[in-house]
Amino acid sequence: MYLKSIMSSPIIEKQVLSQNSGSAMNFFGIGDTSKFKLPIPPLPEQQKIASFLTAVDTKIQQLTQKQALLTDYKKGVMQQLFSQQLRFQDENGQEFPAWEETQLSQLMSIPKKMQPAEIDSNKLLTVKLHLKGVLKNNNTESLTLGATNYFVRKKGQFIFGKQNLFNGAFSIIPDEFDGFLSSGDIPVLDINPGKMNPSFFLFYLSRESYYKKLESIASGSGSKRIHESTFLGILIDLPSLPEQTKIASFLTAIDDKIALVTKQLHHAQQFKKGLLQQLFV
DNA sequence: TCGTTGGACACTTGCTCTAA
DNA sequence: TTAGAGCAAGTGTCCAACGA
Repeated sequence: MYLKSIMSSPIIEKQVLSQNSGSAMNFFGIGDTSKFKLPIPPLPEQQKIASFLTAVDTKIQQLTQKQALLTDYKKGVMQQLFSQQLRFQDENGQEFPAWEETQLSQLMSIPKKMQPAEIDSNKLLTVKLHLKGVLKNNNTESLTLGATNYFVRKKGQFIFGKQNLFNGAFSIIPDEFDGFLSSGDIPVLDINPGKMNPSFFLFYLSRESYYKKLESIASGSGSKRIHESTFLGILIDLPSLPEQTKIASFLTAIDDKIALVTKQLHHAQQFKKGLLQQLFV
């Protein structure tokens, strides 16, 4: 069946759509499709397909909204938590001790530099900007291995890009990257877990308004860098370890929820894509 | 010798312009 | 209107020179 036999110009089509919602017209999107020849299912089947796709679209819309709401919620809660407007209480309903201004050098240290016996190009790390974390570097073909010194990094270490720390290039090395390598421009620091919860520290630092300010401590006239020793001189407001743990658990739970909704949204989008392909092939 | 530094480089991403 | 080309800016290191 030629589309022009059931559709006219877009303007008329719109009128027909609004007047005859039960006609064959509401099955198609807007556009000049009169030159195409397509198989047209019977009207009841068109209605079933259209209503099913509308339901999928509604679900995608709901998940998108939910994702945005959760992201905004996390941002607001973080602002309140780290400005201490919002405080947790201990198991007995008592206030936690007051936060103390502490220098990072009391909580973290520069580890001994260990060079690998050989440089494995499949074990090089890269730290992405804007809180995208640490990843395996897959772009190593152009590297002249041996020209740059690499050092062995361990899981749980804080890793950052010296030149991009203030652009959100930092993370905690996950288990799967234990023993991987990075250059001196991507250094690591050991966190003393008896004094600071690594997840808490990552959340503390991951406020854009906070890490952007760190540009002021970068040195160098060409490429501005923040050295390990300079970074360790930073003062942070530190709660007690149990409160750090509570804050970290709470924010991690929100992150998990956001990740779940993002996954559901991706699945819904993929489902719709696959469905459209199968329906209209 | 080793750490720091300035600048170079390769690649990616995003924007603008142009031609079909 | 849209696809593709060209360009600029951003990104993530790399590398050689320099100084302690």
